[in-house]
Amino acid sequence: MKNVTLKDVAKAAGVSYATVSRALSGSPQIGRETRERIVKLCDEMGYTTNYVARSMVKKKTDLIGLVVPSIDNSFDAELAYYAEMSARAHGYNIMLCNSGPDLQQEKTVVKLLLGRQVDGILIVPQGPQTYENIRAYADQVPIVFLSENLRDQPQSYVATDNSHGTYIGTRYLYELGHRDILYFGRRQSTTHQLRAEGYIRACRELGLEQRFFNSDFSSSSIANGYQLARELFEREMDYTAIFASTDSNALGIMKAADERGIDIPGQLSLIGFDNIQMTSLPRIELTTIEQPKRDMAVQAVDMLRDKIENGRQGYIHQILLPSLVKRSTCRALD
Amino acid sequence: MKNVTLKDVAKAAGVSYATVSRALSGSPQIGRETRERIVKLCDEMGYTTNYVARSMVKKKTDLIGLVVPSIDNSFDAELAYYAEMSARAHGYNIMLCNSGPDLQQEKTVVKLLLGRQVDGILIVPQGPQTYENIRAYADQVPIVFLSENLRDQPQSYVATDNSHGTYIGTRYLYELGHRDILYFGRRQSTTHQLRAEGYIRACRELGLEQRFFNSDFSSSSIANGYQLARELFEREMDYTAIFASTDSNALGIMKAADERGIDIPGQLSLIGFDNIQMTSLPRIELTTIEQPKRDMAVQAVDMLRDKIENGRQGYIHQILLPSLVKRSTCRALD
DNA sequence: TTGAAAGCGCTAACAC
DNA sequence: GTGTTAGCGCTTTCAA
Repeated sequence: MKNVTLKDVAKAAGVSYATVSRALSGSPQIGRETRERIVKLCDEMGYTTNYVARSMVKKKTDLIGLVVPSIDNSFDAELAYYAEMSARAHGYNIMLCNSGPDLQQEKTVVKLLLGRQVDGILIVPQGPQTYENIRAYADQVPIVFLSENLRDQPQSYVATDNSHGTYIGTRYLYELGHRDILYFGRRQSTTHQLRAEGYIRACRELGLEQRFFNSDFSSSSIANGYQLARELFEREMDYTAIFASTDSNALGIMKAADERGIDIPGQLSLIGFDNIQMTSLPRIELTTIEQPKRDMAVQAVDMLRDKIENGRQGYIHQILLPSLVKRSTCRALD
Repeated sequence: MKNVTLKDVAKAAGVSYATVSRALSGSPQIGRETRERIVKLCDEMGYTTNYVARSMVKKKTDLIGLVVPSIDNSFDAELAYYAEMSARAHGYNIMLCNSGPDLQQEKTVVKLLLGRQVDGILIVPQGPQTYENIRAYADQVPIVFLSENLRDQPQSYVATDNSHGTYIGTRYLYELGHRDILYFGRRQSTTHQLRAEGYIRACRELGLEQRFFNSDFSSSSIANGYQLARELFEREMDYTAIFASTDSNALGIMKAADERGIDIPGQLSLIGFDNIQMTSLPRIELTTIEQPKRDMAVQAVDMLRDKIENGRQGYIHQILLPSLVKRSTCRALD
């Protein structure tokens, strides 16, 4: 298992090991034939550059720390997929950390990543407190926040125009003839406040009454959506459509509606937000608002690279446009 | 952004930097009060150990390379989640790489990980050729294969008892009264051969006729299951149940059946394999065979640690037992 | 108990 | 063009 080092190759080639280093790094300061001979020899001897040694002297690891609440979550996983592919295409590798359920762990992994000397950190916040939680490290390493809208915090982030998403979704429902649209979901984080705002704005423009159903202690899980929807359906149904603030909640609503014998979209139209993979499944076919996950990940990586490689100071708020994905859970009223 | 180093702390403390190192590493060779004073100082100065320097001298990075076909795939993502949590609990970090669609990329990322000096590699193979594909690196670094059954290849791996899975699934269908069970899926990889074998064995014991429907060029995607199922449903339906070799295929079959107006489980019972997250969704509720993903990931990490930390030679084949998850797509025949 | 110093494998500045 | 050499920040002998 002993690794071949530069020295070994140098000895075999009868040159100094600096020469080997030059040959490999494509330095112009070296003879053509020497280079070819050495490159060939390295190949034969199975030499591979030791990145940790290189990182040591270059003071750059070409490592990006990726922090997500839980990679076992299709939204995070999609972002991670594109981020890794894009990072690797630019010579970076990804160090993955789940920030878990509590803020403590989120802080811990960020610290850990710092010790690992990552060149930058890409973080999908756990929630609204994340910014405060890791603020102390923000000036120790380039950081880009991903997916959570931090409004005008002095930090770089890439997010979807959440407000616009609910705005176009609400208008779509209106065009289908709906006049009583219930907004279902929490509003604690900035992201969720913005989603609610888009709905409110559309209602104002359209002259619709605003109706909310939510709990301060709710989470964006299917189970939670289901529980809340069960409560909701106990009451009189004085609306024809529900705008769920997340797809997961929408899925929970769907389950509760099915149990209750409420036909979607026959008696009730339903629209979600995020366009997670599950929504396109047969039998689900949930109409929703797409967050451009690929673009978000790629742009976040680009933004981080810009900070790392060009030392870009200050911050950028990159807001991408969401789009409506029409499927089968919304119907036109006569 | 300048980092505080051991030297800085040493200077501030008026001791040599070896002493600081000792204080931090919990060496017994140091005075109690000196240690306390130094630890406190490190804290105040915001010192964090530089892992790359440490890795350099210790010749150990505490890094595990995790290679998955695509993290944007709930099966891989679940494994990754548990692997990362477990690894971190033992002081390791995860370097994540998607091995993408082709073998070339898989090989590339393994080489890359080697250059990064990872202590070990956990790999979820792309397919049956993976073993050959990366065999050359198997003696350069500890490797554990995850999820794919390599039968008796001389490599360590953790997999589900695939044959047992289809065996119990087939028996379950039999108990429900089904006598004509169609096996739907590919059989190229060892894993898939084993799944087919379990079905065959159950059929023999139970005196059932074996029926197969598959294509050599099939993949385990929903789209592919759907396409194949459309062809299948063109023919006469002389079976009452389908055993799909993967959940994704089962989901595709479900879609094709819905389109064709075939009622599941009314006219046709359906069972899948893997128990991916999607199967538990409302309206889907697919009966399936669970692969114990959490155990698989945790045990794979343990196995890798054993190789890394104890220099365990040879190989182990760890086979975990799958279990039946009864949901709503199988019905009892009268 | 503490300090001095070697060295991990590499890059880059400086000679020649 | 190529060789020599000084570190990068740390751990770990070896001395004291």
